[in-house]
Amino acid sequence: MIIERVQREAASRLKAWAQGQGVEAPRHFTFAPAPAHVPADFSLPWPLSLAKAMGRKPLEVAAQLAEALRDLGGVETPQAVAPGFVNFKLRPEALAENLRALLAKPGEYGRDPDVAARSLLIEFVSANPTGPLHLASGRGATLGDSLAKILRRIGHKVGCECYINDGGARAELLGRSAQARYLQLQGKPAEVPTDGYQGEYLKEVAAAAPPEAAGWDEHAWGRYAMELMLASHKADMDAFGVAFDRWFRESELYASKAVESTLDYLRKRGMVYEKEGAVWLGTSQLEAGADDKDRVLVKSDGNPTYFLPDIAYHKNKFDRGWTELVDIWGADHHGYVPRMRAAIAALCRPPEYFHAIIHQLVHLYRGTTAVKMSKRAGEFVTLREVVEEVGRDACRFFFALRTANSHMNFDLELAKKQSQENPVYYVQYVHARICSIFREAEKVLGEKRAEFDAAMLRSPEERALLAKTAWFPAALRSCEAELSPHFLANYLLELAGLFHPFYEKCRVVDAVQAELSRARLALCGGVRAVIAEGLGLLGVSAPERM
RNA sequence: GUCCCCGUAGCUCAAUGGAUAGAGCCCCGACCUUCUAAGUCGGUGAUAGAGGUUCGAUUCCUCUCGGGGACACCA
Repeated sequence: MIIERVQREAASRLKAWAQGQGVEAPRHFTFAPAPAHVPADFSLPWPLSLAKAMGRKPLEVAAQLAEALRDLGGVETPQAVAPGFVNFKLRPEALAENLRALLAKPGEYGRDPDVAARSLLIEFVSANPTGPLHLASGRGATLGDSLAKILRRIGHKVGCECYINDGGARAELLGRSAQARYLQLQGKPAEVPTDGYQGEYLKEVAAAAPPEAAGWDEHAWGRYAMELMLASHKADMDAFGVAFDRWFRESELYASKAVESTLDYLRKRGMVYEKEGAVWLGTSQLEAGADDKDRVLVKSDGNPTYFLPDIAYHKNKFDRGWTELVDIWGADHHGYVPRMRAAIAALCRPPEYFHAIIHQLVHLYRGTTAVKMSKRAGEFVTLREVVEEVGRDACRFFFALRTANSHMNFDLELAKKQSQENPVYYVQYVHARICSIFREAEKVLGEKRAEFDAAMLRSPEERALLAKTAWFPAALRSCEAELSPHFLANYLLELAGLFHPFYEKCRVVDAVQAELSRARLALCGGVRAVIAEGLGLLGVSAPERM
C-alpha cells in the first residue's frame, strides 16, 4: 500500500522529469526490491539505461533523478548510488501507518479502490469423467483456484469452470468397459475392449451398480459410469478446497444447438471450407495467431471433432459476458494452444483476451524410483490417494510454490512422511506461534488496547518484518501479472523466514514493558493477518495450534 | 523430422534484463528453568557447454549436449 503510493507519486514526477530532459519515459514504473546487502527498501535502475541516451554518466543521471524525487512522502531522501541506482528507504512513520491500515481492515489491506476491474473466466481441471482424477489435476486445480482467489482479492471479477467432455464416443467406450467388468463379476466371459478403460476402478463401479443394471446396454452403462466418475471428481475437488462456479457439460452445447450455431457463425465469416468430405476451419490463414495447419471441425462421417464443441464452449463463455478467458492445461495439450488461439481469432476476439497456461507434468517417485504410469494398464496415482496421505495443505502449498513451467518431481514417500521437506509447516508454524503469543498476552497483560507506539519497534528484525508486510500487495500484483500463484507462496515463505528470527530475539509478552509488548503484539497481529490471508488465498489452512 | 517446456548447491525449487544468484531438505557444530525446538545461530556448496546482443544476461537470440512432452477426420 505504502509502496504503491510512493510508486504512483514517483511515476508522475518521473514522467515530468523525463519530458524536461527530452528523453522517453520508461513505460512502467515498478520498483524493484533492493537486495539484502543494500540499506534500502527498493530502487530504480533507470539511470543505467537512460545514461546512454542522455550522453551522461549513469551516476550523474541517478543524482539528478534522486534530486527530482526529493520529498516524496513516506520515504527518506532518495540516494543515488553506484553504478547508477536511485535507492529508497521507507520512513518508520510510513511503516507504522501501513501496519495500522493492515490491522484496521485486513481483508481490504493493499486493495486499490481504483483498480480497473478485469473480467476473467478461468477454466481448469477439465478432466474426462472416465476415471478418477489424477495427481496432475491437483496441479491444475491449485494453479486455477489459487489464481482465481488472488484475482478476486485484487478486485477483479473471476469465474471458475470445469469443462466436462461427456460426448458420445468416450461415454460408449466407458460403458462397454464397465459392462465388461460387470459381466466378469457375474462370472460370465467378457473382456474390457483393448482400447477401453482397463483401470481397477471400473470393478468398483460395476460392483456398485443397482439390480436393474442387468438389463443395461452400453449407453446406459456409459451414462451410469460417467455420472459416478463425475461425482467422484466433484468430491475430490471439494476435499481439495476447490469450488467451481459451474461444471459445464459438452452435452449442453449439443442440447442448445450451440455447436451448430457456432459452425454457422464461422461459416458466415468465411472461415470454413469443405475438403475430402470433411468440414475444415482455416486456422492457418488467420493474420493473428495462425496455427500451422487447418483443422477439421466435422469429420467426413458427419460427426464433429472435439474441437468444434470446444470452440462453441469458448464462444459461449464470451457470449455470457466474460472478457478474458484463461485456460489451464497439462503439457500434453500444448499443441492445442495455437489451434485454440486461432479459434479465438476466428471468433473475432483479440488474442490478448485468451491466456493459455500450460503446466508441465508431475513426475512421481517413491523414494528414488520413478513411478511408471501407464494409461493402458490403468495404473496411476490418484489425487485422492495423495491428499488422503499427505493432506490438502501440504499438497496445495507444494504445487503452489512451483511455476507452471517447472517439470516438478513429487516424491510420495517424502510427502507421506510429513517431513519438514514440505515448507508449508514452516509458514503455518508462524501462524500457530503468533496465536500462542496472543493467548499468553491475554493471560499476562489482560487488557486489550488497540493503540500502540510504533516507535518502539527499533530492532532490525522488527523493521524487516514491518517492511515485508508492506510488500504483500506487490506479491499479489506479481501473481496477477504472471497469472501464477507461486509468487505469493514464495512471499509467505520469505515472510515466515523473517518472523522466526524475530521471535527468537524479541520477547513479545512482557508485563514490565507493557508499551513495548503492545507494539510488538501489533506487529505480530499484522504478520498473522497477512499469513492467514495469504494461506487462505492458496487454499491452505492457518492453524491456531500445531 | 517439426514444435513446446526444462537444465541453477548433494536433493527439491526461487530469482518483471540489474547491485554480493535466494530458500527449504541433507551433512557438520552450537542453542529449550522464559510467548510452541515443525524453531534459531554458524559452517559447506550452484547458473550444462560455446558464441552473440547489452553499460549489465540465470533471464533475450543462435548452435551443441542432456531430460520431459506433443505432433489424428482421437479426446
